Amino acid sequence: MMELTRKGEYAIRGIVYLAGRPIDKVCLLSDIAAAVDVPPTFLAKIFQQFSKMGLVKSFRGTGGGFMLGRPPEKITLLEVVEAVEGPIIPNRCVGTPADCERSGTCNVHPVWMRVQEEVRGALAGVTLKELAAEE
Amino acid sequence: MMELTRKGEYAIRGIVYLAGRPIDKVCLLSDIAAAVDVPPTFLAKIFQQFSKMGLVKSFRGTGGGFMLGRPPEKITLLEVVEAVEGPIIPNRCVGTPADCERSGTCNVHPVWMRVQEEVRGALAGVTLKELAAEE
DNA sequence: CCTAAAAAGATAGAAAATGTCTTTTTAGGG
DNA sequence: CCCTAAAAAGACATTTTCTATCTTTTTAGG
Repeated sequence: MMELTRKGEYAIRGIVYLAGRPIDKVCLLSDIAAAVDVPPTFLAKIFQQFSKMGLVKSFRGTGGGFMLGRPPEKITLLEVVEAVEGPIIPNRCVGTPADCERSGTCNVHPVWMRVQEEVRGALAGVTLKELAAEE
Repeated sequence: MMELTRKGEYAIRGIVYLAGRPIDKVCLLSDIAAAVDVPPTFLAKIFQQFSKMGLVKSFRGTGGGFMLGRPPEKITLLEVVEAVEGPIIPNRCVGTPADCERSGTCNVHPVWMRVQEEVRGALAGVTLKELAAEE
């Protein structure tokens, strides 16, 4: 339960790798894919999502590629994960309270709220800078 | 991401309902299913898993049905969820470290460990007694 | 223009989720 | 010893999600 998909894992690998590269140079998608061992076409989709969220900047055409959209200390793991997996929702009723007919009397609801907070907190507390750090 | 499946939700509904019934009486599966609005055949599978884990006791034949396997204050939400969804594993590498080739140097690994702890803790802190309480 | 690279969209196979149906086992009661 | 009630077990079917891949289009440099 609660398992990250391949997509999420690839996304993290890819952007952490990018965060470990010289910050002012564009990286070829094909190079990133090779370095982190992810199918290039799949990683392309992932980086397109990153680009839409502003986590990376993309440049098309000759000499194009990708750069981080912000300094790595300003990007959290939570943002990365949610960019490709969608919001962290341990149970339907947490996302759309209307779904939870029982929400008035449901004793489980607050537990899921709590879980959501804990997970988001843990992921929001880590930045790409920390993740990319060697040592 | 990290969403409980229908199965997990049905499981909780079913066993919480059972925890709210007189503790020494067997409940018909069909009654539980009707009360919590879950397909009876699906709930049957779920309760079979509960039974294997000892969370409920089952009785076959005429007059048969289900009872809680332990007092409701001795059964946690974590047990219920893990009984039907499997262990709480935010990422592959947390479950089987061997899967994580990078585990030696991976800075993400400890984050997933932390997430796992937080989630398990939150769910382990709630019992069926609390969930079944009216009001 | 020609080439390099990302963006966008269509497609496709595999796996998981969500049930359903049938048959089997167990137990009680006449 | 049968008959019926109920859960257990296993096979099957449908839908959705995941995990990609392939093709075409757009953008930009030289």
